[in-house]
Amino acid sequence: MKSHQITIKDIAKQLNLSKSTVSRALTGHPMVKEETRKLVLEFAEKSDYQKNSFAINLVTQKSNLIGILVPEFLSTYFPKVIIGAQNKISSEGYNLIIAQSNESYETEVSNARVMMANQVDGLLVSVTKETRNFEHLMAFKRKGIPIVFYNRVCEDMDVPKVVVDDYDGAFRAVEHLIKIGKKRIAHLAGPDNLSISRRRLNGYYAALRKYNIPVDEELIISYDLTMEKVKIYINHLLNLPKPPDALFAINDPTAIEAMQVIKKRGLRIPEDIAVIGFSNDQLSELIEPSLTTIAQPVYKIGETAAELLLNLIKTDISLWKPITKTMPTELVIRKSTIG
Amino acid sequence: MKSHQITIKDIAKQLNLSKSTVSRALTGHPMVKEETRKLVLEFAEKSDYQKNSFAINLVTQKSNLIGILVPEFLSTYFPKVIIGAQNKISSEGYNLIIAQSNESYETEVSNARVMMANQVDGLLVSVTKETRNFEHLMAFKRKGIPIVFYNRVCEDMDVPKVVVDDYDGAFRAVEHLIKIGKKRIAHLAGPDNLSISRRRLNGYYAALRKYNIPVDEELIISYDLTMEKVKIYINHLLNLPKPPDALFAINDPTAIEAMQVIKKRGLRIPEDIAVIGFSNDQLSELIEPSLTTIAQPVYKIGETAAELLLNLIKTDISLWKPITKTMPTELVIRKSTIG
DNA sequence: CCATTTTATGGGAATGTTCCCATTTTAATA
DNA sequence: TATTAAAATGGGAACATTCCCATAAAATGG
Repeated sequence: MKSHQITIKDIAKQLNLSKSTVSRALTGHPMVKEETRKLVLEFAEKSDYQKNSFAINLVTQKSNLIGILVPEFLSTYFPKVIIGAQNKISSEGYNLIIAQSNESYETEVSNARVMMANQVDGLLVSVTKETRNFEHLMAFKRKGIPIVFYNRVCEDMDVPKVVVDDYDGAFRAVEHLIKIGKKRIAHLAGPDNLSISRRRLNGYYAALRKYNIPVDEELIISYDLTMEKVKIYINHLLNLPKPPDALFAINDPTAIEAMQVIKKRGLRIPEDIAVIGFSNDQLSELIEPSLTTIAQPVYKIGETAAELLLNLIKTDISLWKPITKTMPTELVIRKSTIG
Repeated sequence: MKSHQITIKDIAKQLNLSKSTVSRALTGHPMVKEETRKLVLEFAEKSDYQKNSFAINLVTQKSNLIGILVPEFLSTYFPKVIIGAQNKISSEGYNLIIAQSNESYETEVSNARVMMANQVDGLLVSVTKETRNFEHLMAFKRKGIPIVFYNRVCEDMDVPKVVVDDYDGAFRAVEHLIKIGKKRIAHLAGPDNLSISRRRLNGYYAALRKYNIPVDEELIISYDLTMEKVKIYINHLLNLPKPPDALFAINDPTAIEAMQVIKKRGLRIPEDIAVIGFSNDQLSELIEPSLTTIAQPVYKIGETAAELLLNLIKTDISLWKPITKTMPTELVIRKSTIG
């Protein structure tokens, strides 16, 4: 179906050289006469020679491909991580293959297989909210293919991780709510198999403790991050005999969805109930009122994860160290807490 | 660095078979005794055999990889297209590699090279807003690698394309504005190297013509889709002696940005100026007031493009037909036009 | 029970590179 | 000028698979 591609052998024949020499010229090996190199390079250019990566991969046992597993695509979060990672990676001559699992564990497993089959040289992973079993990822480590987790990590695996300081971010979010005079602060938390949920919840507890505000478990709801549920839980909270006067949501989409419900009930934000999110999605400054949130250095996370991975790729497996990089967060105050 | 992978040869030796037979058993060739097949499959499973795609690719001259070039990642549009394409493609055993160019022509060219180097079996393309030269894409066609354009297409290339009915969508958008009583309808248009800009502009003209509204060229501004410019142009429009009473924006981000400016000037939407966008981004129903817009079947676009591409891959090059699929749009009426 | 067909297996070329180990050419040194 | 070192090139194995052709084994038919 495809037309014949010109090969190193063809060039060699034409120029009366051996394929070894041509290969050397093409790959920039020092042991080639300048004259010969020029000849080969010119001919390659002229004849539109394209290296056959299949053959190169086969002999070098490398794909120059790095895989990235993302749980979803529709918030701006993961695309930004990808851009960050891509920048780092491409500057080192690697390419990125992206697979998104749409928050489905099964799809994630299948995507991991695809990455394995394509023999990626390394893998960046953020798991789905459903993922509780990590066998499909351990397989990579066993095979000597390095993995780096970012954002949603598996704490039990001994591999490098890039996370933000969720605990601290949550702490400062809640502290901010307390400082503006709120007393009954609800928390719409994430599923507790995700470590970010747990860390953010702990930050919430810590802030309450520091300011001597009693914890009311009634105000803490863990949910599975599906938007349909938010409405139910927020209504539940607002229907309590003593409803909350503030809400700290696990992430921005949750906060935004919550705000829709709150507004529909005719409550004022932030006077009746202040709202704070997490991540600083693009949306958060466009909605009305704009959303106070905890910003993360999202591009930087992608870059850092990629950097760690590239290091592993270059390092012998016996020297791999499971470093965890924790990135700082920033409180971005907007109208949803300060009217 | 990596531990030794078990190969077909290893299996053959262990089971006292030839590699031909093992290969046949593994690939499901009919000419293998059931007993032998079972033996091989079991052994492969047990020994955690992984096929070496490099070798397979080399001999079959196929990568099973499909590339997709996207100009950006941060609106929900392209991620949705990708999801649509991925669904179609993976169901046929292909994998997707994604490259985003951040609206940079140079990056697009470089990404195209990467795709070529990775020997994708086909390419889905939506060009950047800067792209005027298509040489980097023609190269694929010359090599016999099929291309399908989606959304932002090159009209001069004889390859299949998937577009939406921009003309019709724009027509209905403007018609809607006219029907709610607007007379001075501005159009913030896209750069005229993009055919979607031209088609949408033509739809705008046609609607005005149909309802006998004189065209005022002062109200039509083409711009390069960088958000910083929107502010300038909207302010310019609003400062006109006879300012517009409605705005049809080339896309939702533009419309949303425009609305920020309009609101800041204390004008009411839609009473003083109605606004309509294009694409039905997720944002458009979350902002205040919610944005009337033209919805596109985005997932479907990705699916359709992928389907066309898969067909080309299976078809001899001599039979390739440059079909253009035009998808319908839908007017979604929200608060920014009907208060 | 032998000839013939069908079914199952083996051998080996081919895919396009890289890279090691010769070998040849050129340059440097005595 | 002969000797040695350095630089440049060539030959061929190796990478893991597929697939064609040949051969062997089993089944079928008269």
